[in-house]
Amino acid sequence: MLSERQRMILTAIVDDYIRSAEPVGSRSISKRGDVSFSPATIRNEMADLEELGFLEQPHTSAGRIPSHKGYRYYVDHLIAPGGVREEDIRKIRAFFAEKMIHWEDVIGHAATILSHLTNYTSIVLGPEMFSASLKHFQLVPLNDSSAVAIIVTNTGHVEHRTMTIPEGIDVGDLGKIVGLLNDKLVGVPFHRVKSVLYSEIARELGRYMDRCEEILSVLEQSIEEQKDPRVFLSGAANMLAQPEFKDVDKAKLILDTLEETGKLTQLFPAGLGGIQVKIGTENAMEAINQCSLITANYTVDGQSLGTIGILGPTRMEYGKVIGLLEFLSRDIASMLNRRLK
Amino acid sequence: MLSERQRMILTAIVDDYIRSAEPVGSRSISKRGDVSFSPATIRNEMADLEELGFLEQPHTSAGRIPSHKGYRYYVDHLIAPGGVREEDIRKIRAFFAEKMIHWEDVIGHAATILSHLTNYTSIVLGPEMFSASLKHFQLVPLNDSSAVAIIVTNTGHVEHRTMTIPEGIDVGDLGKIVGLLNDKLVGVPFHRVKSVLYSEIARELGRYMDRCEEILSVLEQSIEEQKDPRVFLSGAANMLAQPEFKDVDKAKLILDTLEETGKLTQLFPAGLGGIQVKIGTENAMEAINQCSLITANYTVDGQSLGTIGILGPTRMEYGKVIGLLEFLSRDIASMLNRRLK
DNA sequence: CTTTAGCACTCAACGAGATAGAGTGCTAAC
DNA sequence: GTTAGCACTCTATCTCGTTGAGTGCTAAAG
Repeated sequence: MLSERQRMILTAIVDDYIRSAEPVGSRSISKRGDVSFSPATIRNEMADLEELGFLEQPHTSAGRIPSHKGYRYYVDHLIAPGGVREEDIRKIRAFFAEKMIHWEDVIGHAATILSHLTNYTSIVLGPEMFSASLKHFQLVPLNDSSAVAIIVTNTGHVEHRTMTIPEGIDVGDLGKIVGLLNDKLVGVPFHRVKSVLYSEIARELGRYMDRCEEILSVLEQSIEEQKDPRVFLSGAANMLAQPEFKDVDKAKLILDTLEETGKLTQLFPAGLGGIQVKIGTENAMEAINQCSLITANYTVDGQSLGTIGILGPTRMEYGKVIGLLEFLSRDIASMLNRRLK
Repeated sequence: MLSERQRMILTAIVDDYIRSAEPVGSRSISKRGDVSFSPATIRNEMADLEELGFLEQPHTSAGRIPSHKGYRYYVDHLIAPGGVREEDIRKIRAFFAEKMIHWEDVIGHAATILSHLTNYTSIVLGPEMFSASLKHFQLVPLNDSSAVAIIVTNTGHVEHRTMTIPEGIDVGDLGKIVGLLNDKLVGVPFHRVKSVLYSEIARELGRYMDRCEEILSVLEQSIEEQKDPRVFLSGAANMLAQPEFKDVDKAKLILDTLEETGKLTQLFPAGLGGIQVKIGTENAMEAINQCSLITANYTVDGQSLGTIGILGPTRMEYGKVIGLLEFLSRDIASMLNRRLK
């Protein structure tokens, strides 16, 4: 579709614009070593590329900037595979060498290091726990009327909440119920817990059933809650360093959006593996239509657990970020894997 | 020290400046109903107030703005007690009506509602757990080599971490050790756990001791970790709405600082009860020398648990914020109290 | 037919005055 | 003690010419 020369010129323009954030003129491209044509020739090609929709002109007498279509073509066809700098690898290793106590630490650290290395904003979704299974369920009474319910998964994740102990149940009954729940539910994957709860267990509990509802519903809710993955955000303030957001109002729009972490999950394409790049208006939320989001899944045993992502301006260092995400997603996976051994 | 009229004028200037963010002139004050003197008279008083250090002039032909000293005097002597608007109370009640599962939810919700109601940034420190006591300790084995250690406090807080099971200890031994730890430690306040661990328990464990170190140190670390209270931040982007931070670089400085939540604790004055107001350079961190921080402790049974705070520009609605913090700190306290019943 | 030099043209960005207006301090009258 | 009047100061804003980067077109060169 595009001639070799056009591809070279488009690459040069996108690269230059990513570096400088300023419209790129024919002369400055001609002066680069890699495209040895006169400015006039390049101007002609640029006019063609603009007609094809790959470039845009802010105003008549300015240089060109890539359009969304231009970025898309750049990402799909022109980008260099992009390795990770030795130095960055060392920083990552060093950062992850700190001892980490929960998986939350691993994911949180990943978000931090990502934003530091890229100077963009990182958004990381915690592991999808829905495919995990129940390892242990327990009630720890705090006093006469309340207790802490604790759920441990086979992945070492712990979920807990405080509940009120139903009237008319003594400690012995409580123990029996908990014992029964453990007998029946340990090893059962979360997505099946609910049905087991209402078929087998409801029958066994029999006359206790009405008074146990509180307990069962606590268990049910805890599991339900795991559906929404936890969101880790880091480097939101990095947005302010981008010249495109030097206008505070634009910046505020984005930062306000980022603060509602709950809504960020909808930005992430579900179920697709590998690296995903969403450019500008391809993103689901209007507030970040001036941004690009690059995401990568981290997987353990071929099963996708969660997603790490980088949000930056459409004028983003795609090559570098993609390389970094590829590297880090593998690293996180192996780190989480080691913890579950 | 100041005449009644000077106090009135200072109040008017601070109030006006808080509303408008623009230097206040003599004429605009004269036009207000509450100070019925001519602009000339007010100008004379303003000159005096400037000489005394309560006001500043950005340049010769501009109005006056309050100095740090002016704000300080305003906060200490001029401010109205400041109730909470009916509407805000209703919003708070509505917001807290949602069911909240962990204390983290309560505190997190408090941070959110605070930033929404004030349009400033809220910083909330989670309950100080160091004075809590141990309620329950447990190990849940995940597989042959690793287990989850779970610690429950008498306040319903749950702390957990994954650990490696030491070689050469079988399940039975593990059970005995955990049993012993529970016998000896349940009810012991955290700040005494360490000494009990190394006096009584070390003796009892005797020959097991060397192989238990892993377990003991996990317990110790978990308790140690509670020293640093968790930090909840909300509405950081609200800073961008303030005219004093329309310059992106200034804004970035502050937001970068806020992102390092760990360091924020040092902003909070330790141990002082009631409402604290830190104006401008009174704050410990240089990055927020243009900001004021208002904090309030929330207490249960007279014991300070944690702190809620609002960070805004020095030109901040002190009266409103102080009222709100007073109200909300009591509300949080009672809410947490009810949960522990 | 492709490439390039040359040239007139366009348009944002920048800086220099000029102007307006808000606010002051001082003086003299009330 | 208070206030009207007035000259003065200083910023913010506007206009307007200038500058310079970059373009598109044409015609010559390869």
